[in-house]
Amino acid sequence: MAPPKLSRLELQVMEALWTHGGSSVREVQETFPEETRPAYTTVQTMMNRLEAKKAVRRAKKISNAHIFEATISRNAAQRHLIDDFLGLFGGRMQPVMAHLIEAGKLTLEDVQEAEKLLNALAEKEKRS
Amino acid sequence: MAPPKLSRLELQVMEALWTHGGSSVREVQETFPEETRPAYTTVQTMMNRLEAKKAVRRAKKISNAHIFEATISRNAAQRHLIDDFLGLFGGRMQPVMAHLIEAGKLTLEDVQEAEKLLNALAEKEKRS
DNA sequence: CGGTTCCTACTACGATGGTAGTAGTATCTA
DNA sequence: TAGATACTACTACCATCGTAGTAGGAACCG
Repeated sequence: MAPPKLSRLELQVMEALWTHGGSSVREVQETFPEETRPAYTTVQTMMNRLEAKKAVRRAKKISNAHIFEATISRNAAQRHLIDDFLGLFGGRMQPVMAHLIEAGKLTLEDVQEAEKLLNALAEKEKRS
Repeated sequence: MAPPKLSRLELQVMEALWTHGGSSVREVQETFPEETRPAYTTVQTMMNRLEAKKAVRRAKKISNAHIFEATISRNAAQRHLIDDFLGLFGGRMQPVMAHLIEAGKLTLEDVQEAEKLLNALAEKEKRS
């Protein structure tokens, strides 16, 4: 299946699950910083919606609480997100890169890291 | 003012205005490929909403048709978009770059271009 | 056992976004 | 000038998202 589209808050919930593994609603809620912590039931709603989207499932029950776990990987979700984003730019990375650099969001290390990755990939290509 | 948040379709409308300059609703509508062209009134709605968000304004009238023009720059809008996007990743570019490369969205030229830009920027820093 | 606490299921509601219809008016054209 | 056409203003509707309340049942504590 194509990973479903996840909203901002849904993503944050998933992030908690990816980082901490199977969690209860309460546990996920507590990963939010107090200042911006949504109500318990808000998180609950999110997790229900995520379940409907098949992004999480109820793995087991501890006492009377359900333990949810992610059924899609962080990688898959992020890939989807990025594609989506790129779509907004007609798939052309160049202006995006430029902005990132001007905004200082991209360091020389980032770029060199990227270059290394690209070279490694090119190597693999050649050998196959 | 901070550039307002623009939705996908709103962005596409803005794109038309940025590319073709002041345009009527009809003209904007016709920039969409036929297969995915929204109804005239859909575009009209978008342009009204953009006006409400102060992203466009009615510049003049030709015959009975309003001519709209962008009041925010493509650059400003894109910057906003990118910041938003980065927020989803907690501002960490590294996984984003990795995905882009694996998905082949980023070529060696893109990266080298970026590096050049970075170097140029670093030079300017030093001199100032 | 009985109160307090915790969790679940269900419902609600306003904002935004995509989509478009309708009615009325202005313009053009034969 | 009358019909056809184009454009505007206004309204509508449904999906998604962020946000949360409420009711009711389960569990734990003293």
